[in-house]
This record gives sequence, structure tokens and C-alpha cells, in this order.
Amino acid sequence: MTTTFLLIRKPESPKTKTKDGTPKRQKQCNCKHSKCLKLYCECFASGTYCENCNCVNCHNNMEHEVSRREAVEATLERNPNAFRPKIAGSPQVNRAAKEATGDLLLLAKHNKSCHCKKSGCLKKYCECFQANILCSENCKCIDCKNFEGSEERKALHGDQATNMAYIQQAANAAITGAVGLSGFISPPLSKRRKGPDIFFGSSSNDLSKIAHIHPVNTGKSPAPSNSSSTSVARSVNPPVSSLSKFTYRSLLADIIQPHDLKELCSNLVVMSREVVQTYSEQENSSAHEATEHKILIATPNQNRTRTHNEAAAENAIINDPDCSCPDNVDMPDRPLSPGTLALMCDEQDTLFMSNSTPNRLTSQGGNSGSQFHNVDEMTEVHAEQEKVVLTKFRDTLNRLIYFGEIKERKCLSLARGEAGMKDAFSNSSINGRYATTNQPIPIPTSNSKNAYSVAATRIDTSAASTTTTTSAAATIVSNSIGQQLHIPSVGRTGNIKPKIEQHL
DNA sequence: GAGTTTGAAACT
DNA sequence: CAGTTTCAAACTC
Repeated sequence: MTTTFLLIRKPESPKTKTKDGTPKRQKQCNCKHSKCLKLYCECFASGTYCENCNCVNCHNNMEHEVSRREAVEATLERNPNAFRPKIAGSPQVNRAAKEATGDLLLLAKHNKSCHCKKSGCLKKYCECFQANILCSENCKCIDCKNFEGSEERKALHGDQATNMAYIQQAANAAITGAVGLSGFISPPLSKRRKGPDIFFGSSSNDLSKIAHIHPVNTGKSPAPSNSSSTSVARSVNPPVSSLSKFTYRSLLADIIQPHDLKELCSNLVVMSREVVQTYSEQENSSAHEATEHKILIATPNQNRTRTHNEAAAENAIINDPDCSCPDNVDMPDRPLSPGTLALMCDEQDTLFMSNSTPNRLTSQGGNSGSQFHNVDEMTEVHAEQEKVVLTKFRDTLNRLIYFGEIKERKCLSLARGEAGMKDAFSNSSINGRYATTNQPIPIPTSNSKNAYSVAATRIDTSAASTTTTTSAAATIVSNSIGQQLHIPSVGRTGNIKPKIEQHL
């Protein structure tokens, strides 16, 4: 079973802080009858062991790993997505802080939906409300008041909170890394709000569009002026009108196109093959010399061109907590169970193994047969392949993060009405921005983390900066990925090269 | 802190 | 898939 087991940090509640404000680890569950082995249990649902909880007869711990594992499998059997975050793109951390400031996150996507009947979706019984998001057309709630324009919701949060929500969302979108290919798909056109496109990708600079980000009245409830009819008990969610809710789009949604991903994958495969090719040629050369000397011993490890610095760099990557876990902001504080970790790794294993097994190395490398004579050589090639692919993939991700941040800035500047920044980012195209603005734009270079500190923090760039310098294979492929993704490559001088093609 | 309400999860 | 039961969190007093 290769089920991916995505884990989320348990939603924090005010209980996560003690009275004196000292951060407390996490909320403890109080389960009594479920043995903490059902989704009723927040700990179990979040994929973490119970720790310092107040539960009774708890089996969600290492001592009961077997039964726990069975429970996980049973749960996944019922619902393969049971352990996936219910709220995509919604940072469930620091809720208390967000509540304090009222900056709700309204645009994140609820992977499921709520079915509230009595709470009006304005109490924490409602999963949407608890996650700081608006109810969606997927919800089956009755008498929902958790929609944009709701007087009741405004009474709770105030209008200012609504505006702040978008600012926060703009900032959050890049940080959460919600690359919009899977989770944040725009609703079908038939359900979409009519009118000019908003926020991303619009050519308009009119700041008034900020006010349209959340169209008033989503159809879930009549406008306040029609409040007389709201007293009539509504059935399940009325059909969403054309003025449906704004649906979150990733800041990167327009940067990454599906074919870009295909091309990226293709290029990674090509790179991988070229590594094999390079080593094969080296091997042939060595073998030829060996033949001349009538030595039929396979080339030893000394033939490896890998330098000490390369190894150190690799270790740095491996050991770098930020690098090894770029999404650690969403990882539970608690130790993950072996089963959980295993499930998390299944997908990765599958991906890597499918493309990097020795058999594939030889069969796909264009040099079938026995160009590698011993296990050490295979290991070297394997490692080199992995290094090249991961390095380039990391570079690509860094660029994506960087451009997400640029977009984020644009959104923030629009939200704040900063005329200067608005002019700087008047063109929705990233390329256009570079071409038209005189504003200093932080340029990411391999040695300047501060230019895009978030990206550098999440994916270490310095560690790998030495990895491509001595690797022939890496050199071969060093030019391909950024162009394939249509992301301006960044030169050593810090200048951003013109983009070949744009998709905005 | 006890009791009630609520809605998700589990079950039928 | 709909209805019912179980469960634990949220809420009220």
C-alpha cells in the first residue's frame, strides 16, 4: 500500500497557551471510548501520538503500535483521504493569534465540507469556521451565515477583518507553498462569479478591485436588504448563484502550467540518463586503459570525480533541517509514529525507485548491458543521478518560491494601496515587471540568501552551490530546467534573464 | 466543573 | 446513500 499519509499540525485552540501566555505544546485530547484510534481523536486524526493527553485507555502510542497501525489502515480503507488536511492551504497554526487580530483566512479550500444545521457555521462546531474559512458551495450546511457579506459574520469579525483576510491570504499563499495544480482549482466557469477577473492575472490596476475580491452575497443567503426572507428557514444550501465565492488561487497558479511539469519531469529523466552516459564513457575509457595493461579489474572508487566538497555539500543538504523538511511548518511538533513516517515515505520511495533502480540505469541510459561492472560504480552513478536531479529540482523550486514572493508583494501592495509598488508591478507578467519597473527587485543568487530569505530558509541554496561545479553530468544539464519552466534564470551577476515565454 | 449542544465519524 | 448512533469538542451555566 503506497498511500500517502499527509499530516497536519493539530489545529491549535486557545488551549494551546497557558494562562500566562506561555506557549504550550499542543492541545491534549480527552477521549474516553475511542482508544484514540478513531478520527474522533484529534491526535489520531492529525497523525500524531497522544502525548500528555487526558485520554482514557489510549492506544495511540508506541506501546500499541500494532493496533494503532490497524486502526490507521482501517481508517484509510474507509476514507483514503482521512489523514489529509481538511483545509488545504490554511495554516492551522497560530489560530489564536489570528483570532486576536481578526485576520481570518477566507480563501483556503476545504477539502470536504461542513454539514452544520444549528450553529449557523459561526461556531467552532463548524469545521469551516474553525479553520477560518468561508463555507463553500460544497458545504451542505443549513442556515449558513459563514459567507462573505453575512451580517452575522461581520458582527463577529468586523469588516476590517475581511480586508485583512486577503492581505493575510496573499502573504500566506506563497508561504504555505500551495502550488496551485491540485488543491486550488478555480470553480467551474458556470459557477464562477461574472465580471472582471480579480487579484491575480488582471491587467487592471484599479485598487477598487480589492473590494470585489469577495463578492458580496454569495447566494447562500440573501443580501441584508432582503433580510425579511432570511428568517424563513432555508433548506440545505441554496444553489450558488453566478456570484459565487471567490476561490483561492495559488500565487504560482499562473506561473506553473501543466505542460511545464511534464517538461520538467522529462528533463529530469534526460539529465539522469546523461549522468549514466557520462559515467559510461568514463568507464569505457578506464576499461580501455585497463585492457591495454591487461588488467581486467573494474575501476575502483578512486576514479570517482566527486570531491570532498561535493560530499560535504550533500551532507549539508541532508542534514539541513530546513532542507530536509521544507514544509516543516505544517509538521506536527510531536514525534510521528513509524507507521506514519513509513506512509509518508511510500510515495517518495515509489517515485525515486521507479526511476533510479540499477536496471533502469542501464536500460534507459541508452547503453544497455554491462557498462558498470561492480556495485560501487552503480552506487556512484545512482548517487550522482540523484544529486543532479535533486539539485536541479531544488533550484527550480527556489525560483518558484522567489516568483511566488514577487506575486505576493504585488498582492500586498495592491491591498495596501501603495501606489509606488503598484506601478512597479503594474504588469501582471513577471517578465513584464522586470522589464518595466525601476524598483529594486531582490535578486536571488546562489550566494545571496537575503534576497529571498524565505526561499533560502526553506530550501538551502548554499549547500548545493558547490555541487554542480565539479560534476560533469551536472554541467551538462545545468541550463535546462529553468527555461523549461519558463522561469527566468538568474545569472551570477544577479541579473534576471528575459523569460523565453510567459503564461500569465 | 458539570451538563448540554453540536456536528463529524462511525455504523447499520 | 440515508438514517442512526457514537463520540469528543465546543459551549453554557
